[in-house]
Amino acid sequence: MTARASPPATDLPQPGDEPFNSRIPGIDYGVLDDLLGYAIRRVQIRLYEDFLAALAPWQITPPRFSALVIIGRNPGLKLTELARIQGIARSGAVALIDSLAELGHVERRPSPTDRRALGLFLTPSGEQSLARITQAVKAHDARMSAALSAKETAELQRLLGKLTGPTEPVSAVPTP
Amino acid sequence: MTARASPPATDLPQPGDEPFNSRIPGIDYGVLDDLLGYAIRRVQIRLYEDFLAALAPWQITPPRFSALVIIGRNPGLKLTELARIQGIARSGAVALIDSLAELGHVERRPSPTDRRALGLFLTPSGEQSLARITQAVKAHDARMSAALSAKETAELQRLLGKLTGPTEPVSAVPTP
DNA sequence: TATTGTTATACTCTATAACTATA
DNA sequence: TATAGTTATAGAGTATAACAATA
Repeated sequence: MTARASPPATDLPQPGDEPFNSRIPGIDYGVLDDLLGYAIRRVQIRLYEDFLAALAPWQITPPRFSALVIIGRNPGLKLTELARIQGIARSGAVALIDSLAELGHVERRPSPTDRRALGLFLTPSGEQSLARITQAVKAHDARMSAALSAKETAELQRLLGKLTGPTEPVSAVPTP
Repeated sequence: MTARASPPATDLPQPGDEPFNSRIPGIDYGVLDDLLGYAIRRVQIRLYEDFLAALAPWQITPPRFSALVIIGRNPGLKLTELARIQGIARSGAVALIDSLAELGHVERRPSPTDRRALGLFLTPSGEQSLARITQAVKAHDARMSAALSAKETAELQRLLGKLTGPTEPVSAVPTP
């Protein structure tokens, strides 16, 4: 067998990769620069990348973290309820809970009132891990909004909150 | 073959489904309510859902729309450059351009200076379609921010813009 | 030796649909 | 007849890795 003289010609993203640049110099983004949706997407990509990097030691992804917090604050939650809260199918919630159970953070206990159902609970070690994980997530979140003053951060939260209120669905869709 | 007496017992999301409710009454979201990341995610889910519904007649998704706008404003762009701008692998860009070419919106032309490369261009009908598609996207975007005044929308754009500036990467990752 | 577009392949995430045991 | 959890399966979307043509 021959020793390889040079590293293989890999594709774009490398392990220790630089973060995604959502504003390449020299590129005209046109109307995208005016759309709220694209601004949100730019922020979301950056948040997601940093979250994964910061929480990698715990093997925690955003949906896993959300599930842990929600189970912790609403013990005994049914899997179907968790799926509805997270906006995913029940089959996806099963996989999510499976992964958190393998990590030792969550356990299923039979419901005392409904023999079909299971209640979801944090394990004792899951509670402890969640405390540390939450600290890491808070540090990540603070780092992401470091460019904003406390007042600006509060204002941003207020404006984003107004956007998630109930709105009318798409009424009349024009035909192409 | 027997006629089916009742509709099949389908799972959660139905065709004419109600939009995802990111704040279920009676559920304690704990620290999630304080995190910028979760606020962004709530908004992003709503934006994505409405975008898909509003643009379905054109079979346009967010990445397809971004690609159309960027190609339209930067004609002759190479596929590798588009991939870098969108933050996706080159293989993904090939599939993206394939779909836009099938829709008749984009064409590949050989580069006059580099016989390996292709320049990406909107077709004449692609230009016309993009004009109408852009109107639909703008209407969607305006509907999403209808709860905000013009002043608030501008402030939101300003604050989001500050969040996408360059930041230091994750420096020292704590061990679990 | 590196780059461009492409293809092959796999992995993740999501969904739909069916199954079982209960209600 | 409907619901809770599960499983099987398939479709997007993403990635890595290799390839031929060209630089």
